[in-house]
Amino acid sequence: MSIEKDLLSWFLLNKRDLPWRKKRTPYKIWVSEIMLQQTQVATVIPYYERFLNAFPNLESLANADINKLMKIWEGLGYYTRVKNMQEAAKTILQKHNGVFPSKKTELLQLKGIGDYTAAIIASIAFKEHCAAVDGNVLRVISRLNAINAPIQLNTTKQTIRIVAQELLSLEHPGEFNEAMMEVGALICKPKNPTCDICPISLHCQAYKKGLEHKLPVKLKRAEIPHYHIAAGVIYKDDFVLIALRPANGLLGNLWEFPGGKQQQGESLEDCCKREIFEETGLHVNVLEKLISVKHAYTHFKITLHAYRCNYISGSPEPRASQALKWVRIEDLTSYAFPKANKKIIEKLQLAQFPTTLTLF
DNA sequence: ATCCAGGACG
DNA sequence: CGTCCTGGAT
Repeated sequence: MSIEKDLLSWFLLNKRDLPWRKKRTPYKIWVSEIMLQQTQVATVIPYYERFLNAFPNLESLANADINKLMKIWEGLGYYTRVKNMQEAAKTILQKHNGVFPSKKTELLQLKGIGDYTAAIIASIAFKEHCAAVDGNVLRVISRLNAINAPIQLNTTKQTIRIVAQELLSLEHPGEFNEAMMEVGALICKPKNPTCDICPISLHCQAYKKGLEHKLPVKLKRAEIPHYHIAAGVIYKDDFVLIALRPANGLLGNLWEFPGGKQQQGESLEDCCKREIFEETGLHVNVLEKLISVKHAYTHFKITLHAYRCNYISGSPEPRASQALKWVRIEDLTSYAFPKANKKIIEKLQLAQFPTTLTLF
């Protein structure tokens, strides 16, 4: 039997029942694929449902308020994805008369759509004959052909893309692409691949040679730096101050408590006071530490130390942010924050309970 | 605690 | 080629 037949018949019986595999439209496929970039299926599912409820079509997405968009995306990570989606939605409305582009080359012109996403949309929604190569497919094919070159290298990826395009089913390109990824997700996993139940193990060079645990070859990552960040929860009566981060760059368009990196030889308290003045122009007293939160990004990790502060003087000027705002603790949930900041907020809201309870 | 998985873009 | 995030496995 051919790889194509083995793969497609397996897929028919074994594919997962996922929300974005029901009544498909180009718009919904697009939404799911953007969310699934660098993000696991289980994480995406609740976001997918909420997003489609809030923004059921291109018009609602194109016209959405950015803060509402960010709130829906809050916690999903890689926040430029949703900003790019809104731009792409506007482009489709303005340059394609609101009709979703059907060619891979057109899709590639849209913000946030790269080679993989263009190929998967074109092949599923419009049956274009193009292979969609994501991380799963890179791994599956590196084993299938026993490719013994580091998977991160562009030359290796190019080789694999060519193989993927040659393997691709003529009649069912979309299903074939999905089936390859499904095998990668369910069977041909990074660790402990279950070759005994793999539909294409008889075609697999790595399996034949007993190399399935050695492939794909990976280069080791460089060491990443660790920073300590001090942030202030600045109280003024019943309000605390939050800052809206710049639209571009790390955690763009998300809110946070003002703060920043600790410098050489500086105490965390001094750092907190300094950063608050630099970013807001406010003078504060730094009181007790509320919580320390560890968080790892791709190319560095942080420990975020949150301090309770008291407002002394000055009027807030957004010197390093788009905006500053005094809000009540109970209203913090209306704003989109990064994960590390959410943990501070949880702590604050827990701390509210005892004061409330003493009223009884 | 540490490592790993997962696409697009300037 | 460095920058973007979080969750899950080990």
